[in-house]
Amino acid sequence: MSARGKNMRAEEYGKMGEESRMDTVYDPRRTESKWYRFWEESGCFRPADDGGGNFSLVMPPPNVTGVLHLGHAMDIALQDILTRYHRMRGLRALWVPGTDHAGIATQAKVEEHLRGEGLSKDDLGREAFLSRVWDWKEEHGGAITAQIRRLGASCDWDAERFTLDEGCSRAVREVFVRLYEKDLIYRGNYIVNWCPVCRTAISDIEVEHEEQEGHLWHIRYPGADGGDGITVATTRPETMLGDTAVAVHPEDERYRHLIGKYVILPLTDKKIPVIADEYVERDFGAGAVKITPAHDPNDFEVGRRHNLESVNILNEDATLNENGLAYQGLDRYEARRRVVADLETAGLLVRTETINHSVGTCYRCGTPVEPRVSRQWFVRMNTLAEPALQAVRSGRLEFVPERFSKIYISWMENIRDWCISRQLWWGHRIPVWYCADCGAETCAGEEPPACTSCGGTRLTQDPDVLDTWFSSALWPFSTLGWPEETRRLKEFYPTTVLVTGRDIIFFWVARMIFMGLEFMGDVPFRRVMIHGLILDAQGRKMSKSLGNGVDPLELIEHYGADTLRFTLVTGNTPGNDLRFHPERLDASRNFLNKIWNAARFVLMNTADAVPGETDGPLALAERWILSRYEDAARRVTGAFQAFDLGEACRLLYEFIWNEFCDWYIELAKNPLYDREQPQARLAAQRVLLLVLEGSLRLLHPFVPFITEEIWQNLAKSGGTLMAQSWPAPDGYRDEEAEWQMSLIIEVIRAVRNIRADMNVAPGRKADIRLVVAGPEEHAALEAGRGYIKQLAGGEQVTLLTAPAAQPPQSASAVLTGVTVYVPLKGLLDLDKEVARTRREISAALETEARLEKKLQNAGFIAQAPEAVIAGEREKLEKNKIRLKELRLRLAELQ
RNA sequence: GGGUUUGUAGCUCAGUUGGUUAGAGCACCACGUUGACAUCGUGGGGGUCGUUGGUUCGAGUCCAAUCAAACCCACCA
Repeated sequence: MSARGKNMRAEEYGKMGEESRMDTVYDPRRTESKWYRFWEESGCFRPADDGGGNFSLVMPPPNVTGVLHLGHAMDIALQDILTRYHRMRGLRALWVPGTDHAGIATQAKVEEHLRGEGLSKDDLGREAFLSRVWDWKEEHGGAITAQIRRLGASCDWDAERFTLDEGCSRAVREVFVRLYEKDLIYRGNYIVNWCPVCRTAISDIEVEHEEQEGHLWHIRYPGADGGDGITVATTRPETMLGDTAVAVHPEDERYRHLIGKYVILPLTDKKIPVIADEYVERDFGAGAVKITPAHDPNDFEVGRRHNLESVNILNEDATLNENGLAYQGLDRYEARRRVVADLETAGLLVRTETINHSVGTCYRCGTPVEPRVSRQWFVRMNTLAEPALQAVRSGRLEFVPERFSKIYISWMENIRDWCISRQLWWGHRIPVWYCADCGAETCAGEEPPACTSCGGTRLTQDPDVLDTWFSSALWPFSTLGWPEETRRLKEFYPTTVLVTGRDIIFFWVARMIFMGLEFMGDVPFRRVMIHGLILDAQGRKMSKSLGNGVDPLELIEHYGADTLRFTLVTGNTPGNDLRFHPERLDASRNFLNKIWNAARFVLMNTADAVPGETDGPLALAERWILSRYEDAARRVTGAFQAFDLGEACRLLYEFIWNEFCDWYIELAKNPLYDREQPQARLAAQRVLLLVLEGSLRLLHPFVPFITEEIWQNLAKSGGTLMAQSWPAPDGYRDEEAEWQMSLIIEVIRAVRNIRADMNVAPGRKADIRLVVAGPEEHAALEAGRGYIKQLAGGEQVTLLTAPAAQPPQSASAVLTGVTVYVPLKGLLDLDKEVARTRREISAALETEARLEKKLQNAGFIAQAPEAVIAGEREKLEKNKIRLKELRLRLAELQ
């Protein structure tokens, strides 16, 4: 036959030009883009018109101008596997792709680019700058989606969205207005985390804390009455210029007499009060704290409790402003050095300690953030958090693995208001207008024609934009058409599952949950499948600065997307990080090549097969592989249900390689090559086709390209493998066949072992004699005689009953229920044989002792389940028989 | 300070509700061009399951303590 002749479908599709052949080595480059186009053009990625239910998920939108990294690749692979699986299960599957405008990241990139031209964003002005960003987006925005396609993602590209597109923008404004009207959004002067490099406020979770070595300066603030005053300790001495009090603990005896008195703020001529507040830790530092309400979150709270003035000393770029007095215009660190020096000169620096402390840094640029009071917009979290907690506590929304719900709950319980305004231009502009006449603010979904208070028309819109995560939080419903009540929204919300990395549980998952509950009245997804991060071979995070990142596209070039997918999913346990070892790619590629060649074998040997059922009287090997196939299919399906995709992969690997290829294909050669027995040959052909086909379906979600390519070569039924049903084999389980085959496999291995041990040339046929213990073994080996002969290199295989004369000059292996003899005149190494027999006897004696001890244990007999006890008894019996055989054997050898 | 995860063969990891003699891949050694596959086949060596206690008839598996590594959260200046 020719694989070529079977290749009509591939030939028909498009003008692929070259003929698809089945070479001995699978070449992904030849197939992958072809099949992706085929799927996409034939509409397979859109949900079917009807089906047994709906399945939906939204893709975590990658940065629109970003490039794919391995973490994305794994994330996309997992989602695609789930989508393809559910589609094959007959559900209408919708996977919504999209990209994120990524406010800070994208704006920073464009600004950097502009700097190359010697321009700043302010040179251009807001509108011109934004149009540059849009140009940038158009130019670089296609890369990531093209890369997602390379991976084989079966998402519905017709449903693709962008967080800044018209629909998403409308949803954002609608949500803002509704929250504003419910007083869940407010504006105020509060202390926020300020990044002096990004020049914007960032939210609490955008601050990364890292341990750094720093100093703790102890500074004496002299008493206003000429007394010694009080000594405070600080890690940021320059902020003293904004101090408006010194706080001590109310019950601290050391300082009680100072409470209510004033001290002089050094380097200034200000007098500031000593106040009492329980926030002060008596045991830390000097036990007294300088209070800088404008530049420390705790001090901010203290300041509010005590009605202290708040003095902002910093500009947006962290240089000191006019409140910095003599230090005005200096960078914060330079100001720090000068302040310390001047304090020392003034004799007010008591001492300097070196300490490790945690410093908040900007998650984007790594710059230490500066707490700073400024006017920002916030989302009031308490009322929104409550239902979001309830949904997870009650199990309406499940985390997989479950432990992540704990992390979520503890975060949500301690949540603080969310600072959502950003001093950027690229993003959703805050839909609030201020009236120049009366000062009132108007919040509206569209630009209001006039001030709602005074009717004035001199309105200016708030210059700030929203945190990128604000629009991402709406993703599960904004992408489905909200605020319109679209059909998609009705059919596919709530989504079935969300797949994402554990690093964005707070940033994204939590926020989608409360937004979904608030605006849709239901959770955004029933389940969240959390996966870990990809680490390098040393277990470090992959990062640009370490230069240890691996480019998935390069890997796809070399190995193909299937290999990459398989590598990223096998050995991936839910929720745990995955170390990436490039060698594992070879293992995956080898597996795919194995599948490829198994398929080639089946194709070559089934060209003349008459299609039909496999239900005739089947030989043992056929009964066995069908039984194993059913078992594998069931277990793979079970693993899917548990979201344990790594396990599903492993099961398939083992079944296909160790059972189907290593044993069944070998066993099938017998009937296939024997033209004298057309019935047996046909049965083997049909079983080969059935198991191959079923395996392709089971594998398809993991490795879609190679399975489609093989499927098309099989030219089975019409259409694509994608649209086939998920296998649910039933009625093939056959315990007798499984037991019999396992005995036969044991015998074959024993003979091979002997041959290797005694250096019997591979070409030399052996005379295999089997002494069986009982009728069951006899029946099994009778059925397997041909298999043994074939796979153990037997000249002939003779079955003997127990007491029969033992062949002279033989090597032997004593198994349970059967003793294998291989007469080896001249080749037998008697000493080796004796030594091995002795070793086996002592092992069997140990087993006997262990089993007897166990069975004599009263507790075991009383407590263990019947089945376990019976099992142990049987083992002991078998071991006794085996021991007897071994002893006979030894006696005969000597 | 609180929390989570991990510790099983040289390396990477499986090990489901406690029940044979703890498995696989890679690496290693020996042999092999039998008409799917050398990206392969056959055989082999290699582990007192981090440590110490406890529960149990029975523990890699459950409990406690302890050591080590990684990560997350937290307002001690």
